[in-house]
Amino acid sequence: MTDSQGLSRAEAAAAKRRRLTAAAAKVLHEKGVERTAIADIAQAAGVPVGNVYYYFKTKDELVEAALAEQTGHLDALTARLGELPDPRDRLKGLVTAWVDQRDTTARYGCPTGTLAAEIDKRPPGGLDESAARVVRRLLDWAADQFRQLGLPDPDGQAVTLIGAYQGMSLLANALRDPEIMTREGARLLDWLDGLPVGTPRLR
Amino acid sequence: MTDSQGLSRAEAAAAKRRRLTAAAAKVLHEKGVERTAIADIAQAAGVPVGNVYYYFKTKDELVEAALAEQTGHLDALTARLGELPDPRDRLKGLVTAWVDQRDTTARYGCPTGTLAAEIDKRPPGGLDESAARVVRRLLDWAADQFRQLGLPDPDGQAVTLIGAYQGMSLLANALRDPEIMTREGARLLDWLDGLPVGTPRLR
Amino acid sequence: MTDSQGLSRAEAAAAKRRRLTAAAAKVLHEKGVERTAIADIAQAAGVPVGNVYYYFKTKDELVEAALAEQTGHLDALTARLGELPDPRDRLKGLVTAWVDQRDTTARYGCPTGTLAAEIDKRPPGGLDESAARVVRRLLDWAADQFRQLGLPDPDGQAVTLIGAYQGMSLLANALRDPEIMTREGARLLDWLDGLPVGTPRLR
Amino acid sequence: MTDSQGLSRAEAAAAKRRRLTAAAAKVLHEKGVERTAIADIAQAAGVPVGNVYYYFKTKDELVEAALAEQTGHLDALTARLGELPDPRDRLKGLVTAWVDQRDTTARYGCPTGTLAAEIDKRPPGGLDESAARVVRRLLDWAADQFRQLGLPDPDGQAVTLIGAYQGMSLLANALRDPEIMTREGARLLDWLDGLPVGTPRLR
DNA sequence: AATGAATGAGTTTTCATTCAT
DNA sequence: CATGAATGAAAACTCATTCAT
Repeated sequence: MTDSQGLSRAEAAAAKRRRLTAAAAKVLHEKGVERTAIADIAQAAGVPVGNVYYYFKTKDELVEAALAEQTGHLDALTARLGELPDPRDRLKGLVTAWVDQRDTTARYGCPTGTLAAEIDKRPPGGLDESAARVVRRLLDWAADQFRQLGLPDPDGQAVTLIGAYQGMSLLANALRDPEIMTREGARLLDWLDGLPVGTPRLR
Repeated sequence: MTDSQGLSRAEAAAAKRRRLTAAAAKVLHEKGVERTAIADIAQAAGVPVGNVYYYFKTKDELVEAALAEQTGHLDALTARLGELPDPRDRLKGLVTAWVDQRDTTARYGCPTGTLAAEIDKRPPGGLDESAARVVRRLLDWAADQFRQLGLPDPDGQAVTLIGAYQGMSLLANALRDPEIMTREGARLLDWLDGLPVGTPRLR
Repeated sequence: MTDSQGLSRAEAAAAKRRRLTAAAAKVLHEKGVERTAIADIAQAAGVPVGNVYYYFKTKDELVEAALAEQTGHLDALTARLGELPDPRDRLKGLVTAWVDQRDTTARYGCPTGTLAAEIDKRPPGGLDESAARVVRRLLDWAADQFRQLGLPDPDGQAVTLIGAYQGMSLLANALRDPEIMTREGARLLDWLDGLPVGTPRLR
Repeated sequence: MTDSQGLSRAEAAAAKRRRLTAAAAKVLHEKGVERTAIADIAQAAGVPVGNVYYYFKTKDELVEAALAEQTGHLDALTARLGELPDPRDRLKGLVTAWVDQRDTTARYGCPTGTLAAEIDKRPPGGLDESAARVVRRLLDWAADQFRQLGLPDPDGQAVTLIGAYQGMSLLANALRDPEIMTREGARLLDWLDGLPVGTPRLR
């Protein structure tokens, strides 16, 4: 059974879910969780309001979907970076990706960071852990690279790196100044370049 | 003319305003701007809701008051630190103060950072600039210290330092782990210690 | 797909909207814009308050709907009068319709006039023009009849006629005396009868 | 006992009351009864809010005071007109006074008419009668002049004249067009001029 | 599965009036 | 008498969620 677009019902449903997820990620980033009405997401996805609840039982589930979307973006990025042979280059590629997003970040903040901060204020219920998970995913990947570089305390280094990103994003956003991303990005690249090579580990 | 507490009418009013401001700062930090109802602040201050509007015409003004309260705290801190003769020690004192707040920060985030992030999502209107101003105040103070140390690019150093604080606060909050504050704080102290002495400037 | 009343979903919604519009027109006329709460209109229409906002986004939109309702009534009346061959008779029919409403008018004033007067005090925003439009519609129709009678200055005559109506309505209302409508109505009929016949124009 | 301005206490109080009355008349005319807060009137009069209630027990009393102020203006005007020997000239002087006010009227409507219309929507309680009284005062004066001209049905003529004024004011206000006042005023003057001289009565 | 409509609790804000000094 | 402050009852509007087809 296919519709006019040649999609089966299940496929159409999946496509709608994806559209809603993408819309949620975008709108929640731009307007914030509390200021976003379900109707906003529905409209951005071109889905009637009532229908949203077929795919997501609560607003929280939409937030969770947005977090999942971010995880997806992150995975895609790290997969691409994974093709680079040198872990240092992979880390530098991450930083470069951040700087490339400077305008969006200066306008709306880091998608993950702002979401995590807002989720923290919501009544508890799974979302906290979901936000933590995305953050941890990023930390873990970075720690992995530092580890492969053979550096001591890779987890600490990861916290430093990701923390620097979150901090510069927040400042860039608060001051509405993308150049903060550029300058701090350059500093991070320098720092990564200057790191000694320990006993590199195989991946 | 004084009441039983020995306060004049005007003094009592000023005290109430201060109570409301303090309550606003506290509750807005803990629950976030959007999840805080005026009634929450009123209750925390022991003031009937309607009366709040005698002191603050809008919710935004309460947010602004909370920002002013933070500026006050910051000024008190920097004043205290200002008594230290060495700018490096002053910066280290700042970091130590951050670490001392680790539990609150891990639970609710940096008061200024979370507020700034939320304000960014609100409809524009003065608040953006107010948030930016508090951030800038902190940046400027830090830059001043770096400058007095005779270091190059004091503004950039300040962004790095304050950014690190914002980032570690966000991570500590997202992961609900105060130890992140401890570890990153230690790293910052090391970093400050390792900074070369340029041509120190007189204050 | 029809419900027990034989109405489709869309028809039921349209019916509800009409019910709300009619209720708005009635209640706003009787209680005035400022003294009418949305809840009053909701109750008069038998609709829960929250639901009103599904049909009308703001109170102003309800006022606008009431104005549209008046335009509708006016159009229906002029359509009926339009079947009379003589423009003079059409104008006299209008006056007679006013007099027929004397009791309501003495109690609540002219629906359009009182609404227009109240709208004038509201913060600007489209409503002023809407009110002016209804007034102009009436003026234009009257001017058209005078023009067809071949009289000079048909616009001026229209202002005189409609002005007389507004004035007598206001006095009847202020003095709570419907007989004012009767007497002034009779005078207007005399005046219309006494108007010379100019060079009648074809419609 | 006099203050620095050389006013006795009673005089000062009376002056304040007058200031409040004048402020009430002005502000209520411009903003309408419902949209005027006591605080607005207090501010316009330069009187602290709490103090208003010493002079006027309720908002309604302020409205009443505004009506009394209008009566005062009317009396002053008719007194001035009373010096003219010919009743016809006195009526024409009244019309001229209306036209002179055309800009204010086009902006805010006839002070008495708009107030009367709003009062009609308020919960009953004396105000209705007060408004009616002002209207009647004007009607009676006009009727008197027509009577002195020896014309039949002076009361009806008065209703026609005052009604015309109320109507043209409402139209001028709704359409925001002062020229309506000018044109209708001219017509009324013509009408008065054309009235036959009956058997003039002595005043 | 899809969808327009319904619901009801919650939030900010305004204001007439009162009160304590 | 004067006055800043207090109070509590509205009122408009929003929205997550549910429901009836």
